[in-house]
Amino acid sequence: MPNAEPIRAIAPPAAGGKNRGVTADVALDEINKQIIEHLQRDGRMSYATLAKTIGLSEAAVRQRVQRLLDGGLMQIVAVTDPLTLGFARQAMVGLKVNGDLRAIADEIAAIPEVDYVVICAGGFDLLVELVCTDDEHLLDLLNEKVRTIKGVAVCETFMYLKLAKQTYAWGTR
Amino acid sequence: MPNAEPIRAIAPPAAGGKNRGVTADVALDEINKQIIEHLQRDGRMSYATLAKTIGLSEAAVRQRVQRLLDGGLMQIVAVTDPLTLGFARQAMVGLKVNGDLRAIADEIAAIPEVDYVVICAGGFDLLVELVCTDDEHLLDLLNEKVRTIKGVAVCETFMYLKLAKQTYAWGTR
DNA sequence: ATCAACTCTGCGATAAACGCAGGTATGCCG
DNA sequence: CGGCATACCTGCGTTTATCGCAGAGTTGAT
Repeated sequence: MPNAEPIRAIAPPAAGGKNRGVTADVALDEINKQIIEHLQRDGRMSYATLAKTIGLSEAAVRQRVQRLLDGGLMQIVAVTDPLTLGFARQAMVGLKVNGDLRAIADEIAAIPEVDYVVICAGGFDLLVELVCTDDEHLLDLLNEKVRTIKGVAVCETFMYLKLAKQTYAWGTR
Repeated sequence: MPNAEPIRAIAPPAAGGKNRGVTADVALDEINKQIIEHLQRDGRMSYATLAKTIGLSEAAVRQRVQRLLDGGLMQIVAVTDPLTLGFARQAMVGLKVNGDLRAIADEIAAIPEVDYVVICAGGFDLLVELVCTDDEHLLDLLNEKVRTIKGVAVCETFMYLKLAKQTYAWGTR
């Protein structure tokens, strides 16, 4: 099992059957969008000030935020840049694969050093971001964990040199 | 100016001269690493419990967190998946460019719809993540804002189909 | 030895979070 | 239509955390 849940809304379609009370079924109304938008800028904003700016009681806002978090629709975390912190060798890996895309994506997602996996259309089927301690570690990972996965046909690595921008406040549209 | 600062540690090398008190010069000792590690899992953890688990006074932890935030070494934000939220058409764009990599990266970083820019080695010089409302928006962006930038030679787009993993708790190594 | 800079602790005043009881609106069904 | 369940909100008293500051301990330079 991966050490962190992917963010997903509503219940996953593949989960089949009734999805009452199983996982997230949180409505994304205007108020929740406003909450998310504010917390995208400051994740530690107090429920009280959040309530004031939105125009709701503190308890209501608290309940909504809790629901968004519990439902896995949003998570509030500290983000850093491992590269400039001097802790990691990062790389994006583009993969072309044969077989079940979802299954392979899940298999790769289970690797702890992988922090980002996206299934996409275009020259690559999968884009995978790796966070390693050094080049040796990266080499190990590619050689032992990634390229050995059944169905992986092409594996192209883009080593990170510098992170130029990283934002999470894209709003809610 | 971009609407969000990139995360960077210490003062940027290009800033030249004395960097006393200008921007971040926060030491990344073991205590700060512990703080970051905890906040990577729960960004709203109280200073009090943080202090208890680390073994420092509440005030000291508060001061350190504030410093990490002010120095831009860490930010605490709500993260969501725009794709499963149904709000956005996301894509990664690989660019090959001629000329000053840093300058072009900054120019692209200034586009609001761009949430991630990384300078890298390999088949692409730049990897850029775009968050759009729909295909029309994406097309507009590529056509008017990205491909028009001087020095952009190749522009390959990977449209996101599904986000399979997204983690920020890679620890501090 | 002295001083400045830095980081920690301790603590009182203030503010926020928590939990719960109760109100209101909506929708379902006999 | 009344009765009832559900979902969401408000108000408020209690508990807990945050804030700001004064002072102590360390380190390093002069």
